[in-house]
Amino acid sequence: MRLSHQKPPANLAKRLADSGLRNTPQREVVYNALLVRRDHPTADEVYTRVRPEMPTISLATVYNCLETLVQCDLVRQVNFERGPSRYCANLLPHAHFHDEKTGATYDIPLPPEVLAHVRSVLPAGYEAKTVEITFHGQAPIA
Amino acid sequence: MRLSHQKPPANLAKRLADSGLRNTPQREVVYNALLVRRDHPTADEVYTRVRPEMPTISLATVYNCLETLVQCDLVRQVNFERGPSRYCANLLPHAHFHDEKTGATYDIPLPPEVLAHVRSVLPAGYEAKTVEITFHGQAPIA
DNA sequence: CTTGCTGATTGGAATGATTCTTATTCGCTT
DNA sequence: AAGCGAATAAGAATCATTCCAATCAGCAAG
Repeated sequence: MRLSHQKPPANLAKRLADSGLRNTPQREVVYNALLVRRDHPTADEVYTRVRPEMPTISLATVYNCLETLVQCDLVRQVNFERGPSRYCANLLPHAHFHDEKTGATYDIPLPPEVLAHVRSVLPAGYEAKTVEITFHGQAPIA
Repeated sequence: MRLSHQKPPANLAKRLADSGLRNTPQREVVYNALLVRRDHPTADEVYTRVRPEMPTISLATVYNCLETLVQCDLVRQVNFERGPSRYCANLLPHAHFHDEKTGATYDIPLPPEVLAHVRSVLPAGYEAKTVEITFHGQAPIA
């Protein structure tokens, strides 16, 4: 199977349909880019990765597609400080580790009981839809 | 005691000196603004709060002062999504709760054992200098 | 008291990611 | 095949923030 011509998972078409949105080649290509290389690329990086395959796509469309994917819950948007947004196709609960030296981002799986423990700090009445956990420091060299 | 003329805590002068930096009226006024109203203002909000007292201060200086305070560990910089940075004079370990409806931000104290539990998810070799925990949802109406 | 030095402040220009706008094109239903 | 609303493209506009160059303030040495 050639990775560069992977079929987009049925996932995408289904999720779009569920949200009353159309499936388009642009959305497929953008989504695929996130599935193939899971290094938390920026919109601009997605743009340059996708252009060889679809040279007419515009940066604005990449932004639009990414936003759509985020709204369909197929992709997570990740922000560090005020840097450009990064995008992540890992849907399992996870924290992010941001290496301050290299700028690389690593997913750290979050066991449900840790998530529960963190939520337990919320006083009564606070309804959290999402929890975001980010580490900043130095990742192992290996 | 009139709050608007509070003396800046000896804290500031000391921390600045420790970092080899000068204490200036601008830095005092900016720091004080963060101490007096702890609602996580943006740089721009600090600017407008401080101008009545010091009409000649510039926005660039507010940014500079805030950055200095962050580097002296007197102030925490807080970012939500890609919105403007917010600043926080609460130095105790705490998470942030971001109300999606009102945009307000609340500090949630973090017991040390929760922090330890969260850090425990890190695989060997990951050295986290800081952990950031942010909740998004709806805060109590009261 | 003046001169010089260094860091701080100003005001305005520049930057950079993102969003907006408008016209065009596409995909789907009839 | 026609028409509708949604999606795309290209470029302009926005907005927070940073950069830059010129001035200023505080202190030390002469």
